[in-house]
Formats: sequence, structure tokens, C-alpha cells
Amino acid sequence: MEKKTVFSGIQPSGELHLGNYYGAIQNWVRLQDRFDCVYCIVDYHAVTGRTGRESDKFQDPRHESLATMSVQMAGDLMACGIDPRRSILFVQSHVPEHTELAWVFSCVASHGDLTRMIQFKDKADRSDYVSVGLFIYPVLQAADILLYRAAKVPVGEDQVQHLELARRIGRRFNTLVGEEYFPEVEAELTAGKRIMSLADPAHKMSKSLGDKHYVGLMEEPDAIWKKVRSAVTDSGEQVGGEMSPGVANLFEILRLTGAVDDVVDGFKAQHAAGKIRYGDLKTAVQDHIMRVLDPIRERRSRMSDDEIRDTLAAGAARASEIAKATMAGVRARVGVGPPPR
RNA sequence: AGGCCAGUAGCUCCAAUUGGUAGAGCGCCGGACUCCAAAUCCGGGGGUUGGGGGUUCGAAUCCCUCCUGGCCUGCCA
Repeated sequence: MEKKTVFSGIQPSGELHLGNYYGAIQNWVRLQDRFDCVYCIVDYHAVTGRTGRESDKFQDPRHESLATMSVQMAGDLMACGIDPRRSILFVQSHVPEHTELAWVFSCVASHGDLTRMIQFKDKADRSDYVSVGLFIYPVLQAADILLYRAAKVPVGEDQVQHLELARRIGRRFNTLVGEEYFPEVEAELTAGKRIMSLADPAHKMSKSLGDKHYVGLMEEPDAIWKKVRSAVTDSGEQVGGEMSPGVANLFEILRLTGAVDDVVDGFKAQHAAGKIRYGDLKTAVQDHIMRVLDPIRERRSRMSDDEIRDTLAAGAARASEIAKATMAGVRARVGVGPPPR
């Protein structure tokens, strides 16, 4: 029996961090065993964050180009265990059918639905310039997914609304053409606790919060140690009380990075007894983070940009095959394209 | 399409005595204190005043123009 297709995308937004790794990427790696996976570096999505301000000009030298960042991202993903021989790894803009299908979908999607997207409302409120692209973002996302007739899309909580829209768009397209052209997409909610910011454990780890809030996968050990050492804890005075969010986060990182039960239990017992030394806990956390990151950094350092570019070209070729077929079917059903003889 | 108002540090600003050295709070960076942090204290960096042009010895301030946002009116007759 044929394996189902999984699609997922990530913006080439620079360096991956621990939150990305345990929130998404590690899951991507595992899914490769059970599904045909299509992993896409969505550079056109990243363009929505690059308009408006003077500092966001496309050619501004203060920004790396998205092309450069896409290559970096691909390298990082492979270092994390995305295997381009098993999965299709490519860059969105290398397969133009994404934007082509997005146009068709923008004629299928409901304006009202789009105005209800909380992520749009959120970002629009915080921007001084709101492009149509930002508004249409979920439509392009729907195109990304359905272009490969994906059955499953691993998403975080914040993306379920967009995925629901993709389902609606697919269904409506099917209704319009009178056949089940696009399969029903299923969200695969990525479970598990999220890693929180080190400096502000009330928020999920994110680069946008600031430098000291996240641990980059490719960062130097001493840079990481500086961040781990300065992570928020508590005054440690309530014996046996609730664990503070910052401390709980450190325990979570310890667990995720594969600390053996003895180590975790030992610290837990000390914490319960009110005798824990957070300095020691942090040393252990650092130690385990580096155990995970060292081999990743090592693999990454052995890759050349040329090698990555070749891999992405091959990935784009494989993706194109599927995308072209889907798009040909769409054109035929919409009634555009070269006339049939 | 026209009219009116607005844009000052990463963020928030009725700071800038009305043409004379660009400020505050928060955040950020460094230090002290902490087992590590937080809080607190001490210190520090940071802005082509939305962009461009002009007037002037001198412009955040006056003029022109463009950009972005908001409000009002019109257009489609």
C-alpha cells in the first residue's frame, strides 16, 4: 500500500532554535519513517514580512537575501536529520506552481474567511503597512499543501486555523469542479510541551523576543552557556511548592535533550527538598543541550553550499513533477491553459 | 480624486520655552549582589527627528514634494 503524503513548510528566517527543533523539526525527522514527506522552505511566505518599511526593502544590504537564507535553512534541516534521499526537500519559489495555484485558490477562497484569520489580524495590527500578500498568506499555504495532495500536515496550535481554511478551499474547489480532485487534509497536531523562552518563560521560545530568549542550534557552546546561565529561575524559597515556569522549562529541556531518569529525578528530589542549586541544574542543562547540538553542528560543518544547492535542485525537480501534474489537472478543470484539440 | 490631521531611540511618548547642542520611561548591553536567575543599585550604547529637496549662519520646528497611517468628502453622471 502506498504511503500517505505529509507536507510541511518552514520559512527561511535564519537560524533554527531549540524550540523549532523540539516543536517541529524532530517530528519532521520521525515522520520520514512512516510517510512520503514533502518539506518545503517557503521563501515566498517570508516575503510577506519584507515589505513596507525602509529597512525592509528587498535589496537592503542589512538583510541576507532569502535565497542565501534558504540554502542555510536547507543545510540546517539536513543536519537535523531531514534526509533528502527519503523526503523531498526544496525551496518554494523553485516550483512556480505554488504561486500559480495560489492565484486560483484566491479566486476560490472566501474574503470573509480570510478576514477572520487571527494571525492576520494580529500581524496587521502590529504593522504599519499591510500588504495584500500578508492577507492572502493562508491561501498560498493552502496551495502549498494541496499541490502535493498531502493527507497530513503537522502543525502547531497556531496553524490549525490556516489548515482548516485549506480544507475549506479544497472542498470548495471540489464542489466547483464537481469532483473530489483534492483529498481531505488532516492536521497532525504536534503534541507535547513547548520550550519556553529562557529569559521570559511566559512566552514560547522565539527569535523575535530577542537574543537572550532562544538557543540557536548552530550557536557556539559558550554563547549558549551565557544564555542558559542567565535563564530565569526563582528564589527557591518555597520548599515543595509549585515549580516556577522558568525552572519547569529547564526541566523540560533536560528531559527533551535525553537526560537519563536518574539525573532528572535527582534534581527533582533536590527541588522538592528545597535544596536544589540552580547553577548545577543549569550546568546539566547546558551539558545535555550540547550533547544534542554537537553532532548536529558537526554534520552541518561538513556541508558545502554547493552541495546543498545541488540537493535543493534535485528536490525541486522531484517536487515539480508532482506540482506540474496537479496544476495541469487544475487548469483543465478551471478551463484555462492551451485549448484541448 | 480632493481636503484635514499625524509620523521623534527597539517600544510608548501633548520632552525639546514656539529657528539655536534632540529628551524621558520601558527594553537592550555591561558591572555589583545572587548557587544561577529575578528584584534592587551603579554604569553604558543607541536616533541621517518617515524619505528627498529648499529657505537660513543655523531646521524636529518654516516651504515644496514623495511615502505610510487615520478621518471626511467626492468620483463612477
